[in-house]
Amino acid sequence: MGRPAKTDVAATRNPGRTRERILSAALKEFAAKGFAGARVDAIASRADINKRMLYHYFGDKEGLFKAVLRRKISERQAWAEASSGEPTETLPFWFEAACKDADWVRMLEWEALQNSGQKLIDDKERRATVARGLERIRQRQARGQISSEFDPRDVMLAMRSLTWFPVAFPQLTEMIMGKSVFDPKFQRERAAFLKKFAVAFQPANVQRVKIHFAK
Amino acid sequence: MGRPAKTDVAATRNPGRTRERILSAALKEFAAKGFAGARVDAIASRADINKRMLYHYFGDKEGLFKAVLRRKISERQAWAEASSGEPTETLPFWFEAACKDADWVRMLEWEALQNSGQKLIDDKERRATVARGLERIRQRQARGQISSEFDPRDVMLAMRSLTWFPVAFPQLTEMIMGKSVFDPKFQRERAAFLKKFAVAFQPANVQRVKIHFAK
DNA sequence: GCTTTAAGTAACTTAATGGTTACTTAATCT
DNA sequence: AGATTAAGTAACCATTAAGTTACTTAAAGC
Repeated sequence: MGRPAKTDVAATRNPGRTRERILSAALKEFAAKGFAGARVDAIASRADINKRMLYHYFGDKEGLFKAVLRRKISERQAWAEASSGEPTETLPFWFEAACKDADWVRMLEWEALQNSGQKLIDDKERRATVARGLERIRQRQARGQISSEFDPRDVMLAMRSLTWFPVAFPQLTEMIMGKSVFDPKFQRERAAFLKKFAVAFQPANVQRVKIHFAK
Repeated sequence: MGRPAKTDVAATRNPGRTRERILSAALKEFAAKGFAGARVDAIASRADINKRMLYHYFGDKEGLFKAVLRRKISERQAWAEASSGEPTETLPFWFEAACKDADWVRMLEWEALQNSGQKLIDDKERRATVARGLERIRQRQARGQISSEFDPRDVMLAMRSLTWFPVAFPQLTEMIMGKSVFDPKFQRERAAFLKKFAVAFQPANVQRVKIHFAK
């Protein structure tokens, strides 16, 4: 029961590079097809590595999926801190970020659909990031940039909704807007709308000033 | 190559009922697991019909998926017409509708993730429904219920975003709000927020009146 | 330099799963 | 009433795809 096993091994080895190749190929495959739809063989050939290595590094398909998510999460985490200021700035900013990294939105969408109430990957870290985000909103409320009429959590959810929905539902967006989400023209126009609409989050007196300026 | 085929056929036949059972079982399975994740055998046993019937009526798995979507679309279509009036009423209304029919939101979410720019199922009818929705928004703008500052399409997309996002991303919602999307308490509170927030869509003078009343 | 460890390869196995074959029988049509 | 059609059943099959086995060889440790 011996196997042939005469090999044309790649001249040099490079565990780091192999791991990296697998992860980035897996992100593409999972973002495109989801967990159930993704094919391990497709990931392997996309990464141009032997399928066996994938099991070597990540145990199984699910382990790989989790690793991909985890990596993206930590990547985004650092990124998330980089925003502050007026809603008229942050809304377009987050919208553009979602457009640029649609794979990230899609990964969370797959997560949303797959997961039925179990514990999430990196739950703790993610909650901590959310908590820091809420804190920043509170600060902006204190500074008068955001209305104190609203619960910070409501504000965060509303902002996420407005900025991510078009990327999460590109087919509905295209139907409503008549343009692809990835059309630069749509992105510019939507950013402009969000900038205008963002006054909804500001305190009433600031709103009135803005409205008077505008007229 | 004969098969045994001694059968315990159900006493009565009922094509309509069988079709219906398959469709409703398939909706549950597809909404829960998506196209790739759904199992034809699971649908058959859930519907308590022979798997063969599923192929008899719908050709193949994809045909069944399309049939399920199509059915839900026409169901929702009629429903969609039933809304009009102030944004302070429609936003909570649509949010509650999304919560009640999470399967529908999930189906569109699966569609969003699967579909990469190909033609959609029932594309024409859906666009027509969107067009009618936009027309209703224009009417409300004319009546002064919605600000004419905004493009109706921007308004529709923003409203969809605000009302559907929590159902589409329950895990993020739970992280931000600390409550499950399906917790009645969350639903009440969110409806209240949306009602308050809806003034953002109203004309500036109406907003000012509301703000003065509130204070 | 020699041993051990870990990266790498190719072929293989096995369970799951979409779809089919071959048949039976209730309902419908003429 | 007899023929035809369509609903229904059970067993089967082919393929796909996750995961393994059995091996090779480059690099790290001593």
